[in-house]
Amino acid sequence: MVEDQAIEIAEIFHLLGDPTRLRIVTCCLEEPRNVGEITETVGVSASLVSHHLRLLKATRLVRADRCGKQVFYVAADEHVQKVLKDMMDHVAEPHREAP
Amino acid sequence: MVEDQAIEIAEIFHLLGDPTRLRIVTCCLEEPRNVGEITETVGVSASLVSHHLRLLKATRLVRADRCGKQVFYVAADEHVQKVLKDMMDHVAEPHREAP
DNA sequence: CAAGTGATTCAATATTTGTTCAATTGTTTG
DNA sequence: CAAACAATTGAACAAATATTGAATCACTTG
Repeated sequence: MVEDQAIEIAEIFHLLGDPTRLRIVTCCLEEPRNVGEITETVGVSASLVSHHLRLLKATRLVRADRCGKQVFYVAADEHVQKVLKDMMDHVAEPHREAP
Repeated sequence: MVEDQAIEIAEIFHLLGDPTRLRIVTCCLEEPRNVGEITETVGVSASLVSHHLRLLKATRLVRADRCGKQVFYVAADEHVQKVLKDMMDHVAEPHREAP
């Protein structure tokens, strides 16, 4: 892996590495959700959600679509879903103890 | 996804979300590497490598094996490899422009 | 056992980052 | 156009974090 790749990939991991942000992403993983819905589901202020969404959008982890007064966000592509699934598998894996 | 899961998964993402740490992990992804090799490959101080390895080990992303004076580290399981691969696919994906 | 190597730990620092609250922008509708 | 609602932005702050350099620990071997 080259240097630039590492930085770019680390940047994405870093974004998913915050619980609030991760919950925001998973919230709009299946279908587009507006900020109000996300706010309610995740349980934090709209301001905070907006801050995080800006970062997520800048790294193309989510895409935004305005629809009247509301803005709908959705996870960018299926890679994000796969990454999350793999990670859940990893967490589910029983831990090997030291001999 | 439940709250606890989100926190645990975010914790792992967070670890992979630092360029130095990500390079350390990828360095010992295929085969065990001792700290000297990692230090040289990644290009940072042994102290810093050690600090990061401690975190990676604590979250079971890598495992340690002492062999004489040296300590060898290797990525914990194949999930880590899959996660990294998916993420590289995501990065490789051509970006969809706004219409 | 003393010296030398590899790795870890400790303390300290500079930077990053998540969060909050107030103010502002964009959009619909009375 | 003004009021109401949805979302974004900016400034400011506390907490977390990456990095450094020196000191220490673990192990081998002369």
